[in-house]
Amino acid sequence: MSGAGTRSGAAAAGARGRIDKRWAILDAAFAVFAREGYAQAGVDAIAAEAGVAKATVYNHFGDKETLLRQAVTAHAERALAQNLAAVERLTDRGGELGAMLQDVGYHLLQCYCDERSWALRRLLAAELHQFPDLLDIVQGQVADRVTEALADRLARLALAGRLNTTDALLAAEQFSGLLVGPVEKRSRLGTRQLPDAELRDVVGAAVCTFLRAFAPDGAHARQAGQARQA
Amino acid sequence: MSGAGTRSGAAAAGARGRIDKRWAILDAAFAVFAREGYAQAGVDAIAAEAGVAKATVYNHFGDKETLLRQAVTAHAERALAQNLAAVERLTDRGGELGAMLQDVGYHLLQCYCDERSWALRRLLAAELHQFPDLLDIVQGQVADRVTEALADRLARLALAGRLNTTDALLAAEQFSGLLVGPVEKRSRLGTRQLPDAELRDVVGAAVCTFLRAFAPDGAHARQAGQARQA
Amino acid sequence: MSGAGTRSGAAAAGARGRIDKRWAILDAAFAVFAREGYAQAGVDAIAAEAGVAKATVYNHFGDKETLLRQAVTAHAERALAQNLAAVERLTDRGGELGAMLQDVGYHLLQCYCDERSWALRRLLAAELHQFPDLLDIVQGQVADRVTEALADRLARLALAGRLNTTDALLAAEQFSGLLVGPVEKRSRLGTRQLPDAELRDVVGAAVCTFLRAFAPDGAHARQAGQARQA
Amino acid sequence: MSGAGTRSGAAAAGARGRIDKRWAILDAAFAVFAREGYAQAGVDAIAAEAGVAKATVYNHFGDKETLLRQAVTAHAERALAQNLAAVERLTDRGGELGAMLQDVGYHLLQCYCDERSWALRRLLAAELHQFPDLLDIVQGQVADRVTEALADRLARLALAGRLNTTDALLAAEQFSGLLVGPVEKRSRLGTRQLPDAELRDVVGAAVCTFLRAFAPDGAHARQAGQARQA
DNA sequence: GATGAATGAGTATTCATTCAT
DNA sequence: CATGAATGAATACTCATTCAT
Repeated sequence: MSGAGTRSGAAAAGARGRIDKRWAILDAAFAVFAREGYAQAGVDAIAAEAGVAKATVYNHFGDKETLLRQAVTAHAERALAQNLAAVERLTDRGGELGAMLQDVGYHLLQCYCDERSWALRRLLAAELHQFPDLLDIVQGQVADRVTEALADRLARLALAGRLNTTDALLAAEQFSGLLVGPVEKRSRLGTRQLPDAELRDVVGAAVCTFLRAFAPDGAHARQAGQARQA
Repeated sequence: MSGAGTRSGAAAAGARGRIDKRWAILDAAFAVFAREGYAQAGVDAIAAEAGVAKATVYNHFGDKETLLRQAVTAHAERALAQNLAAVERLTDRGGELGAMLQDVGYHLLQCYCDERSWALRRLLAAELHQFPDLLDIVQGQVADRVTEALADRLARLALAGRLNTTDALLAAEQFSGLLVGPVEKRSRLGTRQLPDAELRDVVGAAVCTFLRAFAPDGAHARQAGQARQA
Repeated sequence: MSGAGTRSGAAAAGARGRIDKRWAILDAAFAVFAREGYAQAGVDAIAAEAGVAKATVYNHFGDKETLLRQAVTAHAERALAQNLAAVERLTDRGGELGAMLQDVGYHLLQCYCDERSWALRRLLAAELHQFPDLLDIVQGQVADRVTEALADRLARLALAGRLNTTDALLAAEQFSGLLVGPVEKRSRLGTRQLPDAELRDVVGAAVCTFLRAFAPDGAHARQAGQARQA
Repeated sequence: MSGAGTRSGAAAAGARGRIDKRWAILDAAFAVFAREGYAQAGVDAIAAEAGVAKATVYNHFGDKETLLRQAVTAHAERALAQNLAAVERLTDRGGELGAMLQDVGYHLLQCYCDERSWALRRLLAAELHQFPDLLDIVQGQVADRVTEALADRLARLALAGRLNTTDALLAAEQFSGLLVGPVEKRSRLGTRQLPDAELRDVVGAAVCTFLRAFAPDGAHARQAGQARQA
C-alpha cells in the first residue's frame, strides 16, 4: 500500500501541482491583463507574476488570446456566482419589502464594486473591438443572467401583489440603473473606494425611489424612506 | 487691396492647411485609438488615416502620449457641448414637465449613444491605469459638469414646486441612471445600434418612474405614463 | 557719396552678414561635430548653436558631409598657422640652442594642447573610415607640413654644426614624440588640462634627452639640463 | 558513466554554444563599432556579422551601450596582455642592453600597430565625450599599466647601473614617445601598413637616441647604433 | 512537462533633406 | 536668401512564439 500510495500520492501531487500552476497562471494573467491591457501585457510579466517560466504558459494555453479568454471566462464565472447569490436574497416569502431590497441592493453593489469586477468591465470595454466574443462571455453569460434572475424575483413579487409593474425586466434594469448610476460616477470608474456609509446611502436612495414608483400604494414608499434613514 | 487680399489669402490658406492637418490628425488619432486601444494603435496607422507623414504627427504633437491626451481632450469638449445643449432644453418656464423630461432625456441619450461617445468611454476605461489623468479630463470636465447642470435645472424646478426633492444632485444621478442603465445593457456596450423607438421607450419608462417618485402629487405620474404611450 | 555709400554699405553689411553667418555656422558645426561626432551631431543642433534656421545651413553648404569637410578644413588651417609660427621661433641665428628648443617645444605643445586641436584630432580619428579624405586635409596639410618645417630648421642647425644628425626628418619626428608622448598620456587624451609647470617640465625633459642624443658634444646636454631646472 | 558523460557533454556543448555566441557578438560588435563609430553602427549589422538574431544581442547585453563597454573592455584586456608580455622581455639578467631594448621596442610597436589596437584607440578618441568611462578602461587599465611596467623594468636596470636616470616613469614615457611618435605619423593613423623593415628602423633609431641620452657612458650608444644597422 | 535561449516581425522615434512662402 | 513645415528612410528596442534539453 505504501508503494501504491506513494506513487498515487506523487501523481496526485503532480496533478495538484499542474492544477495549481494553471490557476496561478490564470490569476496572474487576469491581474496583468486588467492592469496593463491586452496589448501592453507581456507574457513575460504574466509568467513572472505566476512564478513559472514563460514557456510553461504556452504549454498550458497555447497562445496569448486563449489565455485572455480563459482568464476572462474564469473570472466571469466567479462574478456570476456572487451576483446570483446576492439576487437570491430577494424572496417573496421574506419580510418587509424595503428592507429586503436594501439588502439585495447592498450586496449587488458590493459585487459591482469589487476590484476584480471593475477590472473585468474595464478589460471588456478595452478589448471589445479586438475580441468581440468577450462580450458574449461577460454580458451574455453574466450581466444578462443576473438581470434576468432579478427580473424573475421581481415578477414573483408582482404576482404576490407586493409590486406594481407589468414589465419585470424593465423594472430590474431600472433598479440596476438606480444602483449603478450614482456609484459609477462617485467612485470615478472604480478608481476611488466608496466608504460603506455612502454605499448604503446610494442603496437607500435607490430603494426609496424604486418603491415610490413601483409600490402598490404610498405606504411602502414611506417605509422605505424610513429604512433609508436607519 | 487685392494684393493684400491675395497675400493674406495665401497666408490664411497656409495657416488653414496647418490647422486642417492638425484636426485631421486629431480625428484620425481618436478613431484609431478608440478602435485599437492605445498600445495597439500604431502611429503609422494614425498618420495614414490622417493622410500625412508619420513625422508630421511628431512635429505637431511630440509623442504618442500627448497625441492621446489631445485627441481625448478635443473630443471630450465636443461631447460636453452637446450634452450641455441637451440639458438646457429643461427650463422652469417650459410647458408640461413630463414632455420636457422626455425631450431632455431623449437628447441626452442621443449624446450618450453617439458612436464617438461610446468610443470615448471605452477608451477611458481601457487606459485608466496607464493614463489616470484622462479621468480628470473626461469625468471631471465633462460627465460631472453635465450632471451638475442637470441638477441645477432640477433644483429650479423643485424651487418652483414642480418637483419634490431636497437633493437635486442625487435626483440628477438617478435620472441619468434610469436612462443609461437600460441602454447600456440593451446596446451591448454600444455594439448594437438601438432603434429609435426602443430608445424612446427607455426614455418614457425612465421619465415615468422618475415622475412617480419625484412628482409633487400622483397626477403628473399618470400624465407621464400617458406621455410614454404616445 | 552718401547714396552710393549707403548702398554699398548696405551691400557690404549684407555680405558681412552672410559671411558672419557662414562663419557662425562653421564654428558651430566644428563645435558640435567635435562634441558629438559626425553621426550623432544633428544639423538642428548646429543650426541652433549658430543661431540660424536649419534650412539656412543647407543653403550655405548643401549637405552635412560638405559642412564637415569645410569645418575641418577651416580649423585645420588655423592650427597650421599656429604651429608654423611656433616652429619659426627656431632659427640658426638665435641664441643658446637649449633655450631655443625649450621655447619652440613649449609653443608647439601649447598648440597641441589647445582644446580645438584635441577636438580636431579626435574628430579625425573618429571619422577616418567614413571620410578618409579628412586624413589628407589634417595629416597631409597640417601635421606633415609642420614636421617638415621643423626638419628644415633642424637641418639648418645641423649644417651650422650645432646639431649632430644626418636625418633631420627623423630627428624632427623624435623631437615631436618626446614632446607629445608624455603629454598625451598625462592629459588623458585632452580630458585633463595640464598645469603650465608640468608642461614646461615635459618640454625640459624632452629637450634634455634630445640634446644628449643630438648635441655635437656633451657640453650642450649639460646646459640643457640646467635650462630644464630653471 | 557513459550516461553521465553524455549528459555533461550535452550540457557542455550547450554552454559552449552560448559562450561562442557571446564571443562572436563581442568580436562583431568591436569590429563594427571600430569601423562605423558608435552612433553609426547598427545593431542589425553587428548581429548579422556575428551570425545571430538581433534579439539575441539584446538577450546577452541588454543595450547598445553595455555592448560597447563590454566589447571595449574585452579587447582592452587582450591588448594589455600582449603589451605586458612584450615588456617582460626586458630583464636585468638579459644580455646586451641595446639588443634587448630593440627587441622590446619591436614587440611593443607590433602591439601598437595591430589593426585592433588602432581600432581601439580610434574608438576611444571618437566616443570620449559620450562615454568618458571608456577612458578609465583603456587608458587606466591598459596604457598606464604598460607604462608603469616598463618603468619598473627600467628602474631595475638603473639600479643595476646599466641606465642613467632618476625618473624611470619619465624615461618610459620618452621611450614610448620615441617609438610611437614616428610610427603614428608614418602609418597615417593606422591607415597604411608599415613595412617590417621601416618598423625596425624606427625602433633602431629610438633605441639609439634613448641610449645616447640614458646610457651610463658613450660606449653603449655606439653599440646601439651598430644594432640598428644590423 | 518545465525551462532557458533564440528568433523574426513589429513599433516609436529621430533626422537629413526638400519645398512653399 | 531665410524660414517653418513636411517627409521618407533608418534604427534601437520589444515581444509573442518556438526549439533543444
